[in-house]
Amino acid sequence: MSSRFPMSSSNVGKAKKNKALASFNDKVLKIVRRIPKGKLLTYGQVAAMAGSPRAARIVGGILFRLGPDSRLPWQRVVNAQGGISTFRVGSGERQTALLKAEGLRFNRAGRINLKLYQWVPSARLLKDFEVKDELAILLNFRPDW
DNA sequence: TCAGTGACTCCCC
DNA sequence: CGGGGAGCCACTG
Repeated sequence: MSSRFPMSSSNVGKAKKNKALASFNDKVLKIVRRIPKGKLLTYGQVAAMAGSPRAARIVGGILFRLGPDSRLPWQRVVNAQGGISTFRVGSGERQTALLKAEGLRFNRAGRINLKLYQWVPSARLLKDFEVKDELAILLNFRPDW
């Protein structure tokens, strides 16, 4: 059976025989990989799903180290205001273009309407990541369960 | 091992 | 609505 979280990078080498605890890093990658085209998640939401509600900055750091050519849909993670946080590291234009190509629209302030494009993970996925109902509601995740 | 670091957030003004 | 400032905390070297 093993873990629900397929290994990836950093945790591979130190995975224990049965426990197979996924690191925060691996959970983040696993979550980001699941965000559908045309949908978004904020750094904070990803952090919360991965088990640390206040580790939004860490999520940014993890995605940063993936590099702009990563296969993961890193562009689908934005800040809590629906804005792009990657301009400072030189990927802002790239991220903006990728998102527009997926059909997302930006307002005058350069922000995306999260109410409209935020991804709502399925109840099944939230269960896999052990996201408590209370937290799910707090994150605006409202699967029709 | 441990102090820095920062693709974040929230709060205040 | 925008900018400044102070927490936050997993990861890195």
